Amino acid sequence: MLDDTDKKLLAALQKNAHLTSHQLGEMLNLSPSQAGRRRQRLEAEGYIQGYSARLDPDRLGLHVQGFVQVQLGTHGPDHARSFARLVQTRPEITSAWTMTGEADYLLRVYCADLPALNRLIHEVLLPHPAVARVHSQIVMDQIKRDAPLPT
Amino acid sequence: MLDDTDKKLLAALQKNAHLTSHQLGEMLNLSPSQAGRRRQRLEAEGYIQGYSARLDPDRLGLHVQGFVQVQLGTHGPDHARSFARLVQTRPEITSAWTMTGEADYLLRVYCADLPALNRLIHEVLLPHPAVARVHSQIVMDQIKRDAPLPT
DNA sequence: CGGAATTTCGCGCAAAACATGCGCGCATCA
DNA sequence: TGATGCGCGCATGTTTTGCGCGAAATTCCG
Repeated sequence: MLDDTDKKLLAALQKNAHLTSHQLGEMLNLSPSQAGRRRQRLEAEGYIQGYSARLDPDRLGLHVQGFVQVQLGTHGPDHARSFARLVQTRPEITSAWTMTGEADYLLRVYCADLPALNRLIHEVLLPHPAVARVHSQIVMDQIKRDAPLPT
Repeated sequence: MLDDTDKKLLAALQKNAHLTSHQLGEMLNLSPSQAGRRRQRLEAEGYIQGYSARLDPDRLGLHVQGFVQVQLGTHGPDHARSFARLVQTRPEITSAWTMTGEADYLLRVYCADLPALNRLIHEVLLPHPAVARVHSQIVMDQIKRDAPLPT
C-alpha cells in the first residue's frame, strides 16, 4: 500500500523524473538513501512503469494536434485486427483507444500541418476497408497537460 | 536542425529516459561523452521539455479511463475562464483541450470506477453554469500507448 | 497483561557507476 | 593552408546503491 510519502514521491516524479535522491529526500524529509530506496520499491512493485522524455511537438514541426474518431463498418474481428495493425504502423498516431459509444476507435494524432492531417484521413484511414466513418477534431489549445495522476 | 542521430536519440529517450550516456552511445555508435553532449544540446534547444515518470493507472486503483466532451452554453469569456479554472482544480482530469467542432472542450479523465466517473459528471461538470451538455466515452482498451512522436 | 523476539523503517558510509568539462586529433571546406 | 565542426578519451565531481547498524513498532507467547 501507499503511504503519504509515496504519493508525494510519485507526484514529484511525474513532474520531473530527473530529480536526484538528494532532492527527493529534501522534499520528503528523508535521507537520500531512503528516498532512493522508496523509488526502487515503487518501481519494483509496478507503480512506476518507466520514464520518458517529454518532447515539444511544435519544436519538432508538428503544429497540428487532433483527435480522430473512427467508426468501423462491418464489425468482423478480422477487419478490426487489420485496422489495429494499420494504427500501429502510422507514426502520426501516437495513441489509440477502443471506446464505448458510436465511435469504435479514438486516435490521437500529431501532424505537421492541416494538409498532412487531411492526407492521413483521406489517403490512409478512409481507404481502409473496415472504416465506415471518421470524425476529426482539431486541438486549438491545451489548457491542461498531463497533470499528475490522482493517488 | 536535427540529423538522423538526433532523431534516434529522441525516439530512444521517449521510450526510456533513464538510458545512460553509455547505453545511448551504443545504440547510436557514439562515445558516451558525445551521446551525453547531444542530449544536452537537444535539451538546451528546447526539443526536450523534460522527463516524467509513467505511472500504472490500474496499479493506483484508477480502473476507468474516459474522455468527456463538454459543450458550453453561453459562450461568454467569463464562463469559459471559470470552466477552465474548474478543470485545473480537479485531479481526475489529467489533460484538457479546446477543440474545433461541436464540443468546446475535451477532457481526459481517470477515475477509480464508474460511480466515481458518474459523480464527476453529475456533481462537478453538469452543475457548472457554463456547461450545456457533456458526452462521455469510456476507454475499453488502449491499443497504442504514447508512441514516440514522429520526427 | 507483560515482555521478548521479529519485523519495519530509518540512518550514514563506502564503493561503483555515471555525467560532464577539458584538451586533443581528424576531416571537410573555403 | 587555416578555420570550423565533430568526434574521441581522460579526469573529476556527483549520484546511486549495497551494506551494516540502531530505534521504534508490532506480534507472539507465556
